Amino acid sequence: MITITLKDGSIKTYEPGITVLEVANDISTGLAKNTLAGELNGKLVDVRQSITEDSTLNLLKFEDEGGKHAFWHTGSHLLAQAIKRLYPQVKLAIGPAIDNGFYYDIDIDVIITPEIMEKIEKEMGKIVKEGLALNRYELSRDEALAKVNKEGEIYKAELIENLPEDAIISFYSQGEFSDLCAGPHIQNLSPIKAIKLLSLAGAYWHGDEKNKMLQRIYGITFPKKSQLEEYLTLLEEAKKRDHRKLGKELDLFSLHEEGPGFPFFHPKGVIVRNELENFWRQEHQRRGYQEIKTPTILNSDLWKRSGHWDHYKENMYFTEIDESEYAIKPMNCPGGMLVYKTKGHSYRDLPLKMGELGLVHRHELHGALHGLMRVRAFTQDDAHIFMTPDQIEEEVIKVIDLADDIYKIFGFSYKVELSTKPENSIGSDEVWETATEALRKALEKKGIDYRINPGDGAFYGPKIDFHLEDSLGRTWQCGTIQLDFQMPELFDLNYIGPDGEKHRPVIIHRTIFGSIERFFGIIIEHFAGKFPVWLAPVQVMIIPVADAHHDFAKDIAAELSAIGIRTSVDTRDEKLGYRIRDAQMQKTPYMLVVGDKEAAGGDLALRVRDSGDVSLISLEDLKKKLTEKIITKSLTLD
RNA sequence: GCUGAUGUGGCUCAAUUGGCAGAGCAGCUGAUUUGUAAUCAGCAGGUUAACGGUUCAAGUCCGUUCAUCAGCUCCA
Repeated sequence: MITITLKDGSIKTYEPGITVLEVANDISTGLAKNTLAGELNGKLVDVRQSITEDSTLNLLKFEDEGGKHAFWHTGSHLLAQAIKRLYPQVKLAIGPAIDNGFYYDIDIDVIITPEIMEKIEKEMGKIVKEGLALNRYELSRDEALAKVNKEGEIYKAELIENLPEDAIISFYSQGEFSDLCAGPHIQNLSPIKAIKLLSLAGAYWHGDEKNKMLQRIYGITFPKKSQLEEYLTLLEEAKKRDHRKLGKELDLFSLHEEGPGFPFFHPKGVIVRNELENFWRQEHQRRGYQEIKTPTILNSDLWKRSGHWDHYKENMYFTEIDESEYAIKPMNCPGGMLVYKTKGHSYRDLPLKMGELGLVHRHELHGALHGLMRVRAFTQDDAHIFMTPDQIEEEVIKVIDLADDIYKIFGFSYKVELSTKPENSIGSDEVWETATEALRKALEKKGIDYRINPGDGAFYGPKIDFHLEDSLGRTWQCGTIQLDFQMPELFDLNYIGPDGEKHRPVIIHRTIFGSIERFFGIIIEHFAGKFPVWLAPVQVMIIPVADAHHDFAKDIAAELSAIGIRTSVDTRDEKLGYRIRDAQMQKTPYMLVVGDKEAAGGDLALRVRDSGDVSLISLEDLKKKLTEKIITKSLTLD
């Protein structure tokens, strides 16, 4: 007999070889029905998996990540089955579950149109009605290859050939359809009650642009119709938050054909940017950073020396001055190196922290451009920390803390990644190993969960990245901490140690916002345009009831402006309701309606953006309230 | 860069099978003087992304380029 420890801590004994599903069934038939996959000793497994030794088992439902995963993976098989029924000539590539649904990459001689997608969706519905059960079976490598070759599934054949020697090769079948798949899958197609094919895109086989472009169909399925409706509503909501749309509506920035990827910031957008930058400066000064500015255009020799010429050239813009070649900076570091070298340094100066809000230009592929999130010119909130090797861990931790402090102000959650040595890199493996280990140690010391992103480091060193999420659930890299042993060598940087000898410093390159532009885009979506008071371009809109109250309104505005509150008066000859609506749609945090009562010395009628509530408040109390909200960078208006 | 889609006043969108480019909002002018999410009237605004082609006639069909969107690739 074996013992199985369940999630609630209860322990059950069974014959060895019992399956996950049988365990679920033993507990209750209802649970068995809702069990989509299992987590056996921490590993995601199929419900058909048999258990042969003492184990811990978690039964996963749709509410669990692993359960969703199995459900959607089966969705992708259903999609493939439907396509195969309609177009038997199709060649299937891969069809995984993703965070929100699934996709299948297919190679087919017809161009999939929205009409065809509808047809496929209908076919999927029909197949579900057949109530097919899924079966798992294993084949030897030779048998598997023979099977897929017979079917003409060239992509599957390639997948099998690339599987490791000892891999178990499993297939899942449902009715006439079967697919190479590691699983897990759900038991039966009937729980799929709602199906939606969402979008269509091209995707290279193996993600390599040298390979054939396949057609990728994205879809999602749910056990309940209402869940699909909710999901579609969520997508609509997310679209409303799109920073490109809000940027236009709130008059923050614009993009023009004349400068693809080069955003134009309007007066209101510049206010927000400036607030972000002021906040940044304040937080950095407080932590001993100094600020520098380095030029945008620098001689090519510098870029050759820094390694950018060899490792970053395809992303750089060039120009010529007096017959010499110059480059427009894609990064701030080489300029920072030159500043460091302008004088000698003692170990007593270290760590030396030099920040720079530097405008960099990078040639991004035109298909990659995306609003403010992905541009060709952006301001990095850069800083270089020059330090002794034994200061590394402490300084990395300080940067992690700084990032956390800054993200907290906005109420962001984030994910952390550790990126290791890329192919196109400089420096020895030993140095890379030391640097990567230092970053890992810092993360572990802070107890931060992180994911390894192999081969994604900068060409000069490994990095820790902070990823923030946008309204559509896409994540964007913002902060980054990069450890660099190369630039100090290349630029022959040194400091005089306590021993009176020259030593090599180590550098941390780091950003918190990453790019002011991207961060701006993310906060627009994060707040849905409803900025907290400290960031709002107009903090108070004063709306006089009639012309007779204009002077009084302007007096109040002057009082508020005098203490630094961004105040406007809407003197347009429109009805009150119209101007309130306008201020509301501009997402102005506070509105003051002033008329006879206020002019006669009464309290002010304050309307709050989020609640629409109106309350009376004296001018003095209002000043106090607003000042407090602004200084504390409060996320609420109340 | 690749695959697919899209491109009409500042914005959102109309315009049968090719047949006089139109509306709402925003803007301007006037009337109205308003108490918490849209007052009324008038005016103005377009080489239909650009260039080329087919046609008696092109927003509409064809070609090229550009930009945008969804992905891929890449990345802050």
